[in-house]
Amino acid sequence: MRMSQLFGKTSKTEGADYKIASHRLLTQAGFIRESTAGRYYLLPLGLRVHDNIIKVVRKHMDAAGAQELVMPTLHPLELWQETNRTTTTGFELMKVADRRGAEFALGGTAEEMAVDLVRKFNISYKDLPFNIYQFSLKFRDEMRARGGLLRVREFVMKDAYSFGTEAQFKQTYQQMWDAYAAIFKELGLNTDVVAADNGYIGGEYCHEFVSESETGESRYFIDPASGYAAHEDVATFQIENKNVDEVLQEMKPVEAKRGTTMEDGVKLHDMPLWQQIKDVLYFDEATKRYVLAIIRGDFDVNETKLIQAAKAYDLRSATEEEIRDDLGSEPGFISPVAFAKKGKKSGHEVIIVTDRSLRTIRNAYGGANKKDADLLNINIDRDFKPDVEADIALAQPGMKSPDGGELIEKRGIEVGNIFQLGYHYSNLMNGAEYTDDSGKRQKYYMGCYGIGIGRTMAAIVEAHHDSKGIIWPEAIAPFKVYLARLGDEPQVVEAADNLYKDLTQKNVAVLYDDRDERPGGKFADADLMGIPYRLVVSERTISEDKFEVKARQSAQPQLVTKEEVIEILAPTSKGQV
RNA sequence: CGGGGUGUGGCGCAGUUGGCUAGCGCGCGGCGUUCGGGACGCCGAGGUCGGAGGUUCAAGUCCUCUCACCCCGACCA
Repeated sequence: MRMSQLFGKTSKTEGADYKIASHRLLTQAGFIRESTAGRYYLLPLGLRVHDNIIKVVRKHMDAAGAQELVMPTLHPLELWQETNRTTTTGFELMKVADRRGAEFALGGTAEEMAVDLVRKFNISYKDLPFNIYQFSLKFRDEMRARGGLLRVREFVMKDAYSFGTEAQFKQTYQQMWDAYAAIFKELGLNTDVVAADNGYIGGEYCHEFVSESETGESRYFIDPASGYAAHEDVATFQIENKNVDEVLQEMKPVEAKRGTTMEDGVKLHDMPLWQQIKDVLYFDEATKRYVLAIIRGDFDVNETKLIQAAKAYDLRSATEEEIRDDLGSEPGFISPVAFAKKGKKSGHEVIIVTDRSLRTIRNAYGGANKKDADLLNINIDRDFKPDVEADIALAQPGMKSPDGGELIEKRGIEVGNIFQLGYHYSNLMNGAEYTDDSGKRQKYYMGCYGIGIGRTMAAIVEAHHDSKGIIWPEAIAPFKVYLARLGDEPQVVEAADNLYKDLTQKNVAVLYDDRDERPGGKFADADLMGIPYRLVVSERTISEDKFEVKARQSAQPQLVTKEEVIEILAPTSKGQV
């Protein structure tokens, strides 16, 4: 490609709104351009990188036995209704109607479509397992797009869906895990694989592939000693027993003129924070129930875990009015002891979820559902009974991992995800069945696997750049070589043109800078665009009948002959004729 | 959706308490001198001041509404 003809320009000035390195660099170097928030033009340079990433992903997916296909972008809305996802997705579903009024969802993920496709065939156990995937534009009406390509409203995702038996699934999941590890390694990303929450996708477990980065939105914990890694949503930790040997004391009400914070309680009673009971009241809009979370005072509630434990969907904090008028308690003085079973006015049911940490303390203290009144010596089972007992605590840095090491907090960009779906979709969708070896109909055991291509591109830039610009790993660079022609003397032009032709004929992707620019500008652009190798042709080099080569990251250029250039950039492997 | 902020040529900005043909730097076009880490001179093109309505003799500047975008939070590949 001749740079004089390349559409898209580099820019010397930085956009003021670009807070994130990848956003700024990709824009400045002419790879992307914003349309509106969260929607981007991929310019020729950007598309080349995007395509290269797709090639790497495809190679490893195919090697893992997955098969590529393409699904429609407009999904019949009935399919989403079949799985109740018109209301429960984490992202806003975008809808369109055709001229007859038939409604479609703009695809944001395609589990229903995959199942619908598969059930159109007569599948036998002999066909299992199989894994189908596509690269396609996904639409998500994100509440807030941000960070350039990191979080957008339209993006290409590789999404794969596996179908098989429960017994087969373990291997499929592992194959995808391994394929992902190989993909991100080839793309130059070091990823941590962390256990995470399935969220609206459904299923029981999943893993995120996270590229460590300060700009990332995922918070997770690792135990370097054991390799334990889990997203903050699901991270668990060991809890030490406190005063479990203490004799149970009689519960007694006391006056408590205090503020409403945990600290106020600690001060008033002069007792440790851990012995206080923390009560947090939520309301689930989906099931119209109150959820009272009870936890040891030195821990915080993890809402994701709470949602799982309470089988809730859409938790919000209860309002002061609800606490007082509907449930007859008092903000800051809530207690599980004799807590209302139902809202007086609303009739909404209350369920009490206690954290396992309550088993590590005795004779706890806390509110009494009345203003300025506390209870001492509260004990689980004797004084109140939980409806659900679970781990609903939020992990914090420094806590003890399940394997005994210390939890270290990290931040990263979630570039890929693998989900176990189990029977989630085959239970919800009719006919998601195959015929087993005894002729009986059986439900599919499924998984799904996503990689955001554009986000991966941004993550690579986040991981590979310096003060001058991007440093693309060779596997995905838009061009392998940047060829600068300095000067326009006929012999320089001829030498540069010839080198460009020769390399191109050997299938080396060359960006030939034939512009009438000064050397400084050309070098700055080459660095900004991050092309792995830089070649220079000038009077100085051709006077010695040589060319200058420099890798993007090395400081020292080398003067070499044309044969050496070709050997470096288009090596002929031994044995090849 | 909640909180904070910004909208003036492609990019970065200035524009005082309302006042004349709306400026500056970069970039862009032409000519000339230059040419190994973003040169210089001269000439030139390019702006419904986000949009609508209002106040006023007069609005980029004041008022109302609205839209877009950015940052922080709830959500994700």
